[in-house]
Amino acid sequence: MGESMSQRLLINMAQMDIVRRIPLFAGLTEEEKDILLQGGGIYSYPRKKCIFREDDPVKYLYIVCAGIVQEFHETHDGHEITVNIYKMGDVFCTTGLFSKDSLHHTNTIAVDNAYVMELPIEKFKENIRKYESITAHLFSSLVQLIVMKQLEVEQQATMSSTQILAFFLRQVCDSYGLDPHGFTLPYKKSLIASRLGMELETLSRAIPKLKAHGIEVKGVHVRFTDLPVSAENVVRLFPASINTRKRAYA
Amino acid sequence: MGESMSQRLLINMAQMDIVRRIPLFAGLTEEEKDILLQGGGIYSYPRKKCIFREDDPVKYLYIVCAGIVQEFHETHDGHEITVNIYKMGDVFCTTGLFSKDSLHHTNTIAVDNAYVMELPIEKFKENIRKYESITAHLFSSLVQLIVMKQLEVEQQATMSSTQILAFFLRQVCDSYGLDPHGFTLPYKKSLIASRLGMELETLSRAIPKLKAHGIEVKGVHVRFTDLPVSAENVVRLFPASINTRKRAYA
DNA sequence: CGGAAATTTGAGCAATTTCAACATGGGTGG
DNA sequence: CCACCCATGTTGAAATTGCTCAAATTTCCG
Repeated sequence: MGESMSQRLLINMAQMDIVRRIPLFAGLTEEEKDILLQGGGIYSYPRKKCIFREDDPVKYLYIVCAGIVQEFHETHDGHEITVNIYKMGDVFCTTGLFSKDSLHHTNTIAVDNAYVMELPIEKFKENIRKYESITAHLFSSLVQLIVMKQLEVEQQATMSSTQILAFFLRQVCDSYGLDPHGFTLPYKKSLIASRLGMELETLSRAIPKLKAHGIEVKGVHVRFTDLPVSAENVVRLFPASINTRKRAYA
Repeated sequence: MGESMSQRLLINMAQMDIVRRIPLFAGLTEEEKDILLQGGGIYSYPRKKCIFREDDPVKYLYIVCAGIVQEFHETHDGHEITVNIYKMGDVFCTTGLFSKDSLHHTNTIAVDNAYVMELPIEKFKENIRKYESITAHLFSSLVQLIVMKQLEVEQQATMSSTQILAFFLRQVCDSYGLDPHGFTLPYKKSLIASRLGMELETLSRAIPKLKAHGIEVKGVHVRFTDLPVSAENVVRLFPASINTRKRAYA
């Protein structure tokens, strides 16, 4: 429980830059950001290292500076289900900020070597009050989460595993800003399966069926074959906008 | 689109009382509540009457004063999936308060004859800034929603329809404050099925299997047969507390 | 190159959906 | 008061889909 000694406090300018550019801080001056970041540090988490565990007290708000972070649950029967996957620039544990019991409800680990900024939660909560725009950003990011989770519920209830996978791949391509004409999967397939609530075998069998949905997957390489021929191949599925839903059923 | 003339503005003291006692307003003085309720009115919605539709602009925040309200999606293939069911004292469209596009993403109708208070959203948003405790309550209610939705995702992925139904019934009994030794279902079974993302037939077939989970259902009558013999039969599953999750897998 | 981890493939099984027929039941008009 | 009707729920049987377990491959790394 708690942090081990193996973490190192890092101060890396590039990583600080990323933190300062997250949507949560949009509209703030650099000075205001300084205040919000007071007491925060960037830590290195090696592959598989635990960041926090279920039932640990919530101490920090986290911002991914580099690498991939997995948030998951372990169910009674040893099944592991991935709640969320975070990448550079993502903020996590925003719900922890306002949870009644101030305990974590999930486990979180680094998938690969990751750098994570940790902001002490109490100080951050104090500061929030001073900056109204942060409150607004927090509200809308929570609403985004709700909309996405609802979409997930509906997809599980109404779509086949192949359709769910197809949607996920388009979303990944978009949110990472990858080239839809060909890119490499940023996650292991087993992680994707866990994220989508299906078995690895099911995912594996879904892959060949993706061709019918305009997606070709070979190993870790993905290519969308149904892209508009127009000059703009910017097929942006912006996170959880109303268009996300529309496109999910397109 | 918009409200038809058939709605009547009502002012009913008992209903006003309910509104004033919702958790969202906890900790406010009566005068402060007066200010927040300015411009709001209680409207009557007959059975099946639409309250708002997907893609309508968000104009109000809603509080159920009486009756039952269903929030749902219609998928491409004509499938209807219920996002949420609201009862007296529930607030809905809180996500609409902060959605980027300020459009509704769902449809909402009265299940039975319902009375709903509507608070103009702009005025409410202005007022929010003045009352810090409202902000805090709003945050925690959004977090609750996220936790519940995540639980839903996990249940769909890991539990059988019988288990899901069993959990739902205990939750209903609890949140309505009904007698676990015997109560009447507050919803039609088809609504429950839609809420749980299963077919009516599946629900129907799950009912006999509930006996193995300590629940007896005959028609619309429900009885829990595994209640603790202690004097306290208050089996409270408080909404979305950490215990809700624990109990879901008990 | 060897071994462990990750993925794919196969076969059988279990759960849910689908389609269709049948029961129930409450309310209405005669 | 009763017959009838429409909405609701139940039941049956076949078809799908995803899961489980097991074995065969492939990939990744040291």
